[in-house]
Amino acid sequence: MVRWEPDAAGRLRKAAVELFAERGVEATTVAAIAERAGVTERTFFRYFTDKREVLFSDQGEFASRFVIGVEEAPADASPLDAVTAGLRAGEVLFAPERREGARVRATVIAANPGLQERELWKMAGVADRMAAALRERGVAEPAATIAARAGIAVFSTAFADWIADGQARELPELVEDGLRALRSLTVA
Amino acid sequence: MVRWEPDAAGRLRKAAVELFAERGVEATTVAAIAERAGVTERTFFRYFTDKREVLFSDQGEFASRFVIGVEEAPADASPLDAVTAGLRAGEVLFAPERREGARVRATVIAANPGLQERELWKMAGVADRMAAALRERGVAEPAATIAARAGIAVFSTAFADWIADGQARELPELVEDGLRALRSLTVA
DNA sequence: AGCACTGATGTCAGTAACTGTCATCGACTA
DNA sequence: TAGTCGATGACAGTTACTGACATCAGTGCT
Repeated sequence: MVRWEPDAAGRLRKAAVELFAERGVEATTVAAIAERAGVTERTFFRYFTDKREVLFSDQGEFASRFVIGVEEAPADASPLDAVTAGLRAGEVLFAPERREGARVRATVIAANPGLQERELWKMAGVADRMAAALRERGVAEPAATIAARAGIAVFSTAFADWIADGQARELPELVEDGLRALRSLTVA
Repeated sequence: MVRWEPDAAGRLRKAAVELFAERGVEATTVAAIAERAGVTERTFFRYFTDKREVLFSDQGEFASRFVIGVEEAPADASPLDAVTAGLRAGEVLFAPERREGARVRATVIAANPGLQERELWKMAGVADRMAAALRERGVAEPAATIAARAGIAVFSTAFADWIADGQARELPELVEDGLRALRSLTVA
């Protein structure tokens, strides 16, 4: 006999996305999320530091891949090539079948400034870690930070395209487009 | 006989920075800020949408300069040159005598994740407007968005250097460094 | 002078996000 | 079988933020 249903965090995440999409973030109270997940409000805050975090706390995996991709790039790769390796390592998590879910989540975020802030903060954290990995490789500042941030800019832009209405192309291709655009910035 | 002291918003801003620096953001209630400014809490929220905004609501000027700088760049300037013009137009607001104040403000922000989020969100807004200005100039996507974001990355990095301990060089020089690093990303 | 009107502010009650503290009770362990 | 542990509930408290209405010095009009 189990005392509680397992995976309270997962149930809370699911309930939150559903309710945010149904009635909006502001109109959804933490108490309502908790109720749908079958726990109390207090338990929500044991799993997530705040209401917004429920949409982001499962993204550590993809952030780590970005960083590991940079770390494991060939030693003689240029900064931009190392960043590119990071993006390649991360984008594999976004297979075609995940696109629809990503779209729902992005729609929710697009409708709420607070969630946009959190997303930017998370991506900035990834960029910081990538910059640190570049420094480990011997890249000097400010090149390391700028390379990392430019890489994140490319990824974010590609990701937004990927989940845009009527977009048929897949993420790796769109990231390639972005990298091309970044490279051609300095030659045009 | 004036009914109220003038410039309530300014007094609130000043009180907020002081209190945030003295005891931290979390330990400072809006009621305390309002009291030091000689108004009620309700009045605080008439001027600022939320507690964090009090540190950012006077930044519209500098954001606009960035955008206008892009708009007014020579028609034949490359995307990156137009962005560079934007940065040049914006950085003039950060004269040497402003450095100390910027340092205090940055220290406060660095100590509080919520304020970092808001800062990132504001800068993202500037990047969006710069990207729109680039599109006006005929720059296609995703180049416009990536150029704008890379430019903001350069500026933010330079700004952080500018207010770092022991930094003697001035902002324009540091922005130049960043632009050089960005340009050499694609050639190395 | 008298008077309506405006706009910045105060007052007050209410909601909801978050926090600290202690109680509960199946499951595991000695 | 007793004791401990860990996830959860219960509950009170603080504070950010909002809506509705009251106040009243100044302004312009008659």
